[in-house]
Amino acid sequence: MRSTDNDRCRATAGRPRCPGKQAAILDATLALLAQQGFARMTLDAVARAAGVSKATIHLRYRTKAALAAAALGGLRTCATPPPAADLHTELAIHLDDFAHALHSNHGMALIGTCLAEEPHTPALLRHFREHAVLPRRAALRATLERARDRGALPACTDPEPLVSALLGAVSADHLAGRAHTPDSARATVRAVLGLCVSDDR
Amino acid sequence: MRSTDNDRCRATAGRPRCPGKQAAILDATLALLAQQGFARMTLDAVARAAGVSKATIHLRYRTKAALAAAALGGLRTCATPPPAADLHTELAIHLDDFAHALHSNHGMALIGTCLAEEPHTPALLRHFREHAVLPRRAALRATLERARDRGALPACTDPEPLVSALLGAVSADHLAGRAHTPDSARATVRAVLGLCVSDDR
Amino acid sequence: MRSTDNDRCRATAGRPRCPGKQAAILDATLALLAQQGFARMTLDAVARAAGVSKATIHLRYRTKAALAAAALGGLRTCATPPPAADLHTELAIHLDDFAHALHSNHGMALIGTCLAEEPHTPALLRHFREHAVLPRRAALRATLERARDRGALPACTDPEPLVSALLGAVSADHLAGRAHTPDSARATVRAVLGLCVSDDR
Amino acid sequence: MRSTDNDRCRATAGRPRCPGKQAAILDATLALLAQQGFARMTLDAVARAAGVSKATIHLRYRTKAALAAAALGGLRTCATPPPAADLHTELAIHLDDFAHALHSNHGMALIGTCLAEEPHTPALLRHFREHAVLPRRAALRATLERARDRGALPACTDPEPLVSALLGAVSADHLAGRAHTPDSARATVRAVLGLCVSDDR
DNA sequence: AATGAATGAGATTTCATTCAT
DNA sequence: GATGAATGAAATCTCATTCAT
Repeated sequence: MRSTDNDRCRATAGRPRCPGKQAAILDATLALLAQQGFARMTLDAVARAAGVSKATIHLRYRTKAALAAAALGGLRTCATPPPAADLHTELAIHLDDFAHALHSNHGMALIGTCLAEEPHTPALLRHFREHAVLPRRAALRATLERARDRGALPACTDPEPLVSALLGAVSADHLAGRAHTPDSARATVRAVLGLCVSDDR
Repeated sequence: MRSTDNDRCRATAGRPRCPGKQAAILDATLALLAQQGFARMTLDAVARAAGVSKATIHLRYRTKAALAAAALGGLRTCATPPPAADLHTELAIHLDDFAHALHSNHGMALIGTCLAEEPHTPALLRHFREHAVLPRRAALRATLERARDRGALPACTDPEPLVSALLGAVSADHLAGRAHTPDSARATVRAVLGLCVSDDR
Repeated sequence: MRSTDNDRCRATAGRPRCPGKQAAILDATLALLAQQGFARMTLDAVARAAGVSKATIHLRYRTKAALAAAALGGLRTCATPPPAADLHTELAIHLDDFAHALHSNHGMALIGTCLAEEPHTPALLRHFREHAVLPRRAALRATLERARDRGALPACTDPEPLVSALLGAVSADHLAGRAHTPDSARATVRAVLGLCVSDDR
Repeated sequence: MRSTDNDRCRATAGRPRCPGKQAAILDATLALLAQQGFARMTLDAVARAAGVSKATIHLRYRTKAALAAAALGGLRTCATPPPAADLHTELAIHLDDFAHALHSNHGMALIGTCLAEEPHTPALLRHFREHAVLPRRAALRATLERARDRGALPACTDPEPLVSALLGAVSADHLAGRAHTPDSARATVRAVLGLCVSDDR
């Protein structure tokens, strides 16, 4: 009898819950969380967007924080293993996909909310990390490891710092106000992999 | 060397501003902005921390957003040109300094707030970018350009993507929950500069 | 004579409204509006007088202006058709009733608030006009028209200016600091109807 | 050693006050009082409009109420004895002038403010009555008395109720939303004087 | 005298949460 | 389970007034 999140209410007996409402609530929450941030998002707005009453939300999630955490837990970062190609292209596709996620639907603001709320509600960053950050890193790491195993990268390559550098460069560009383009993605890959790494294979 | 008009003439009419209050207000604002985020920061708390009344704050900054923007505008990212050393060490010192800024005083949460508020109050990110992000990037870029000019980096090196990769890696590590250490800084530098770049000079 | 659908079906879902609160809110608003004027009336005072929380008021009326307008809309000027008598007496009763409304419960101050707020919140005067001014005028006009039709007033009499003169005289007296008495009401009627109009019928 | 208003500060010794400022303050006060009402008028706005500082206002008038009362005390209702003509025309000119005063510069709202504030600040209505209401009534009464003395009105005519009816009709029309026109002024006079009073002389 | 600075005391409005059907 | 009603606890911003030159 364990609970994944102790503020998440469980329904066990009695009338079953209207099934579509759960998803509507979480979708609305995620959208508003990104658009307005955690603090500015109101339960009234979530209820309106989801087409339910506020009390219904509280029936499922005891607090606003629990609701937000659950919504982040519902994130599904498509692992999107990019179709094979040479390594540079493969990595650039990864970065383009990441940049797209950042710019569509206020993805960068969503990251910002999780970071901003960390001192107050660390569960947000925890869920975001587990469901969005780490899966994406894993996909990118797998690509790098495959490349290393087939000799396209030096055998001594440690993939984690490379993952951080590649993905971090995209968000650092956003923070600096530098627009992301397919060309900039390739430039990032080139800068990180270094000129000595041959572009083929 | 005397005043052209009248030395006894006060610079401005009326009661002079209580000195130090301006700084106290901005300092308190910045601290609370980082600790609690823009939305959760209250003017009451700022006033209490700064030792002034709320009305005094409003006298100088018409709105909460203006206050926050001014506080961010007061950020002074010390350019900290690290003392000379071999390039890897020089860059690692840069990254350590950046990591220190991120972890002390909730620097990462401060970035998060600016990102989270961007859809609603873009001035925050704008000021943060100008006064914190770009100065740090400039310092790091200067280091890279000096290295390129003395031959420690290939002549064709484009510094901007390298800056993004190096600084971005630090924040990406934080986002992924990877602790920063002096060793991890060196690993990041090694990964980004590549093995082909000699570690000396 | 049964319900078409289902008698057990509640009229509306959710918790039913606490009965009487609506009336308590509007009554308190009207009283405070008259006593203190729109600008000086506070929602706190209304809530206290009505025995509800401020938020409950805001639940029903989005803004203070909407609340005040609704309260004025609830005014019910009893048409008070005075019992038959000779015309002079009938009109004097009208004026006495109007004077009573002006002096009891700060009626004159209520008019003043509506006039004072007109540049800023014209809805107040609009509602007051529709629910208090025009009904009273209509009642008085009806009296005059009946008198004209039975020959107690010349056939060519235009009732509207007479209505304005009769009612206006009462408020003009108040503005001038002249106390209203039954005698002064008769004097007003006599002055307006003129000596040539016989006092009987 | 009497003071006309005990909140009005008197300057007796020391540096004389800048003379033009007094008038600027009172003019600005009167204009804002009419435009916004007493409660909504802010001393900041008065100070800005008058080109002085708030503290300067408080130097002369201890409270906001004293300032408003003083401004109303400065009202000068031009007695405007209308040029001779037949009585109906003479009175209609009076009414037109009054209506003009009501509609220009928010005169009706100014009356409203004085009435609305009467429970809280009776000095406003008192000053307004003395400096605006009574002078106008006196001018109109004089006209009526002259007419009575020359036989254009019955010898037994009591002028006060007529004054109230004539002036009151104009404000009652405003309250009812009836526009004032020169024609409506004549209709009012005709209604009040009655058909039996000949229109000539 | 005149003025800019400073402030205490609110006022309106918002919102997460609980209640009563 | 679902919902509308109700509310306590703020939060931002305003303003008349006083203070220190």
